[in-house]
Order: sequence, then structure tokens, then C-alpha cells
Amino acid sequence: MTMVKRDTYTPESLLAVAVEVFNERGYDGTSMEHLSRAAGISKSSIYHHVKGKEELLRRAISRALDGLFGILQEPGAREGLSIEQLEYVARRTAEVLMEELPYVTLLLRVRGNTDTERWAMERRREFDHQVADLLKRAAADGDLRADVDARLATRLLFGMINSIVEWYRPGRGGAAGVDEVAEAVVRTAFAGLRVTPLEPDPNDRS
Amino acid sequence: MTMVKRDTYTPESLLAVAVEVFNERGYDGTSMEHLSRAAGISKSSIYHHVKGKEELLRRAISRALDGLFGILQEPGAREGLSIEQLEYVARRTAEVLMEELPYVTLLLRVRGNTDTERWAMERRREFDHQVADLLKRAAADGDLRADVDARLATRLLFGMINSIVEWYRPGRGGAAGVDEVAEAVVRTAFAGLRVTPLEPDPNDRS
DNA sequence: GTCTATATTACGATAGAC
DNA sequence: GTCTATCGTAATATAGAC
Repeated sequence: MTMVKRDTYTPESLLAVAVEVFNERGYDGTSMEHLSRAAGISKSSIYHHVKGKEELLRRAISRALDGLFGILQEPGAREGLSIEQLEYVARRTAEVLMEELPYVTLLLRVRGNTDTERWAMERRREFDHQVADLLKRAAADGDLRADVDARLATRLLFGMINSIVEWYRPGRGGAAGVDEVAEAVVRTAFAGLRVTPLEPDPNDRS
Repeated sequence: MTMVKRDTYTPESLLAVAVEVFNERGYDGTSMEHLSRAAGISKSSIYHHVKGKEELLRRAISRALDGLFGILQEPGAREGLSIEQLEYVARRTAEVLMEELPYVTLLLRVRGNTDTERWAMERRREFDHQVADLLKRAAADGDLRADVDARLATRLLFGMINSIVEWYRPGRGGAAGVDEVAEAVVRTAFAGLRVTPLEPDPNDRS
């Protein structure tokens, strides 16, 4: 059972504050002093909850990676045609990115200066490779247009999806919601990538 | 006339070294010590050429912005149909991004912690706005699909283009060159965005 | 133009009282 | 759990010799 809201920090609630600051100032640009001011407690109090700055980064990135790898375990990513699996993974990646926005944002921005950052980059590459394999299978099925390289197409697809973190902000009244953005991404990307059935494509050479 | 290659640094040649390090470690993660090691001279020698770390950032970002705003002055961005201007700007942006890769990469990653960074972000927003206006005119002409919001489409288009900096590396033997990547980007993005003549679109509601 | 040496400040992290 | 005080290190930048 969760306890009633406390006026003191847990590692989790402190993490939420820290990740916001990390994303605003950059991880390297954020000092413990910045974190303490944002959290409203002293620097040394932070060390009571976490071992240091890098632990906050590791926890945040773990959460993002769990969300992303979880997608690959879902039925929609494992059943049906490869092209359908690929579309499913693309849509779900966009959704998870928006649902876990600050955590995934941080993951996408790490540079590789510490062990934690290098671990994050490696895990992220694993995810990318698994999606690239999915795209290759869809290409082998003949369900993707043949005039754009599969490797390049993967990069452009995920470049488009990942760029959502640069502008999407939740809870904006008039702006687009998660579903609308995810739908627009899949529609925009796949109408360009997919050869059937969205386009009759009279020039099909296969 | 340019002099023969010198064994000493100019602000320009030093800039090339610094930008590489900035992109590898992040601007905030790069110390003057890192720069001095990469350049092969001492810290204090760097201060002989530039006023400080931030001047290197400002010079690099200026170069990137000059390249981008230069596109908007080219005839292809000012003549013909709006949709053609938009395609032209998209292709040229991808090209400039690859030709000036390290400088544009740095521009796309600034966070806003210093005056220079905030200036960079503002100038970048100006560029984005001018392109967004172009896209709105193309939409008003009826040359873009109506089921994706113009603002959202701009973001996805440039998200895809900007993501090139995450993986493109020049001079790789087997990999794609500037022309091939730029062509793939335009093809992928616009086959999804454009409603004519690639798709008859039987559901057109206009 | 480049160097060594150093001033000065900021940072991550700890000690120990309450 | 939070605080003040502080340690040791690494950062930006300058002084002055060669």
C-alpha cells in the first residue's frame, strides 16, 4: 500500500525533480547545488537518499530502457506480419516516449563521459538493432519500398520518433495529445516507407 | 591568398579541433584541459587565440547558422510553388547539415545555460518559423495531405532531417554519401507528406 | 605563440550536530 | 532526514618568463 503523500523525499520523488533539471540544463551542466535548490533541500540531504549524481542518472535511464524494451515483449511486437510488428513498435515507441518523456529524453541525450552513460548508449544500441532486424524482415517480405536502404530507413524512422522529445509537452490544452501525435508519426513515416496497401504504386518493380 | 599550412594555430584551425571535442564530450562536459590535450598545446596557449571557451562555442554556432540562413536566400527557396520551395529547403538543410556536420551538430545540442546558448536557440527558432511558414503556404495551396497538422508535420520533417547528425559520418567507404542521404530524406518524408502527385488520395476532404 | 606556475572559484562528496 | 561546515579536487582564467 502506498503511504499518504509525505513532505519528505524518497529516491523516487527526488528522481522526478532531478530529471527535470537534468533535461533543462543538461546532465553535465547540472550541479548538486542546482538539484538542491530545485528540490528545496540542502546538498548533503540529497546524499542521504542517493549515493551521488550518477545514481540519479542511472535510475532515470533504467526507467526509460525498461519502457522501451518492454515494447518488444508485447504481443503486437511478436505476432503477425513483420511490417505490422514494425508499425506496432513504432507507434508504441512514440507513446512510451511521451508517457515517460523526461526519462527517455535523458536517455537520448547522454554523451558517454561516464560508465553509466556508456552503458546507456550500449543498451540503446541493442534496442535499435532489434528494431532494425524487424525492418529488415519487413523489407525481405517486400512490404517496404525498395528504393531506400533498410538501415537508412530505420534511422530516419527513429530520428523522426525520437525528435518528439524536442517539442512535445504533456497537458497542453490546445496542442496534440499522445494518441494524435503517435498516429501522425506512424502515418507520416509509413506512407513514405510502405509500398502496400497505402499506395497502389504503379512503378513497383518487384 | 591562403598561406601554407602552419604548425601553429589560428582561431579557425583551433575551432575545428574544439568543435570535435565539444561534440564528443558535450559542451559542458569539455574542460579547457580536454581542449588543450586534443589540440596538443597548453591551456594558456588557447587563451592567446580566443577569449575563452564560450567564444569557441559562439564561433561554431555562427558558422552553423550562417549555413542554414543562407539556404533561405537561395533562388530555389524563393521561386516557384511553395511545395517546391519547401522540398528545396528540406533537401538543402540536409545537405548543409552534412557539409557543416560538427558545427550544426553543436547548434542542435545547445541547452540554454549561457547567453551564447540562449542566443543560438532563439536564432534557430527563427529559422524553424520561416520554414513553418513555407509549409503553411504549401498546405494552403492544397499540396500537402490534410490529415496531419502543418505545425506537427514541420516538426516531424525537421526531426527526421536533424537526426542525421546522430549517425552520419563523412568519408565512410561503403556508407551513403551526402546526395544519397538527402535524396532518401526528401523521398521518405514527402511521399508521406505530399498528397499530389504521388498519391491520388480518394479521401481528400477539401 | 607557447610555456610553467598560480590565483580563484565551483564542484562532488563527507563529517558530525540536531 | 535535514542541516551547516568543510575537505579535496578540478574547473576557468591570468601572470609573466622565454
